[in-house]
Amino acid sequence: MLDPKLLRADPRAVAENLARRGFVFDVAIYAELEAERKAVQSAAESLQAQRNTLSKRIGEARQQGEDAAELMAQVSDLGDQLKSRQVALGLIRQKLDAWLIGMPNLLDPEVPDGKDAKDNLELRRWGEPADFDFEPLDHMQLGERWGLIDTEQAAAMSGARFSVLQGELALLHRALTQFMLDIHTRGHGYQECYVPYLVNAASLEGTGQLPKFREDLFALDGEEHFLIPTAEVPLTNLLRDTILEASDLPWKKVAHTPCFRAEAGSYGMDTRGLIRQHQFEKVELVLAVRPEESEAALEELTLHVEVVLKELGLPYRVISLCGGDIGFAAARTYDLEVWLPSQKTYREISSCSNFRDFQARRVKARFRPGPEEAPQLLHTLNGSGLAVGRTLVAVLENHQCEDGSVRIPECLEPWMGGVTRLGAAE
RNA sequence: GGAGAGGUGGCUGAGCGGCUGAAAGCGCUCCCCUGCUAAGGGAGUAUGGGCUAAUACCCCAUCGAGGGUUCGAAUCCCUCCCUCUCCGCCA
Repeated sequence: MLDPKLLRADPRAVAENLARRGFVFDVAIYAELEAERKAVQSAAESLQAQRNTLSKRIGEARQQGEDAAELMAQVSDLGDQLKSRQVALGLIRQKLDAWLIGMPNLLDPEVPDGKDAKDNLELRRWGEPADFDFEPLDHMQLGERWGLIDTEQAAAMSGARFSVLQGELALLHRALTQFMLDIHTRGHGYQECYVPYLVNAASLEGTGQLPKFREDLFALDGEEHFLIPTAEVPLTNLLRDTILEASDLPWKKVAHTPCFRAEAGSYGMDTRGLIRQHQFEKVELVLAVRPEESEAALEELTLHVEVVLKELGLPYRVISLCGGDIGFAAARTYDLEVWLPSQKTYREISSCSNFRDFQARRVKARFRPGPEEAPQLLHTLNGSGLAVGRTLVAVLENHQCEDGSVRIPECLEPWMGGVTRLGAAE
């Protein structure tokens, strides 16, 4: 949520900023609503103040055995007026809240201009895509050849966009998550968390998935619960209604969870393979920092994620999302894209964002800068470190050999039970 | 799922229609005293909103959440949520 005070103080600047995302903010209508709110609110509050003092006087009069009938009549009259003002205020508040909750975050000045993915800005590349002297297979061809990946059985029990992994492929999948968790906990200082996979609507509002993106979610129980689309939701909600001490910062959490996405509106896209599934595993990093540190924290977070790709020997690039492509709640986002030989292109494998105080305001996540000082909103950030399914795809495709086997990166050795090569047996 | 008890400030815990934004204790901050330690004395210590140059006043709201009764609700009534105890069920 944006700062309502900023919206009042400088609505034009807000409108200009949001226009870079292609979002239209009607300043005039907002100003009108806001003026109405102000008038009705101060009227209601001064009536309340009057009522409070008169009621207090009734109590005092009673105690001294005086007759309070006249005072009571007065207050009763006030009460009716007050009621109508409060109803009016409630309605205006509702309208303003609905408006506010539907407004995306302000963009950082560094966010590149542009209207879609074509306008994203490449920041850097790492690694050299392998120069195969044979025609590289895609991950499905590799997996199916070994009989270790099966989308037909998954389709039979669940439908499209699900998959079954077996044997050494399932092992590799598990090894990847363990490897990622260990890097971030032992290497980067994140605390591991186990969290609920079912959350309520308020939690999803806190991170920005609701109310606007309901169609991307799987709902249960008549929409009382939703399957999490990312661990960002439960992790960020750990901060709900809390005031951290300065000594608790930076606050760094990591969780490995399944993620569930309806993928509405993506029909026809990536229908083959594991790239776009309704259910996938992800290791997610979430951090909360002091406002003045969030910019640096985004750089650091991105580096933490890059370590995983480097260790796995996967060529990637980092891009800065443009105004038209960046997510609703983010002020700035770096996507990490991994090289996929079968597609001869880079594909998203992680997204690292600075939300500034946008989510913090929604979940009321604050910290106390110093003793005796007033609480202040935190800045939240998160990044995938990484999407496990897509990492599996990237490992298979980038480390394949001419005989159709796949070399397992050395860093996974502790979890692979001696398996150093997939599909080498035949 | 059944029966009962309960949800009050950072914590413990009083209050059960007006004098209570909330006793008392603990904790924390500052000051005083004490040669050190221990003890002691005093002051302060919620959050959000409005107004504002102001993190100064003042005003409004908040005692799990939402409704209701009343001139007035932490206190009475209704609904919901959560916690605890016992029973049942269960990985």
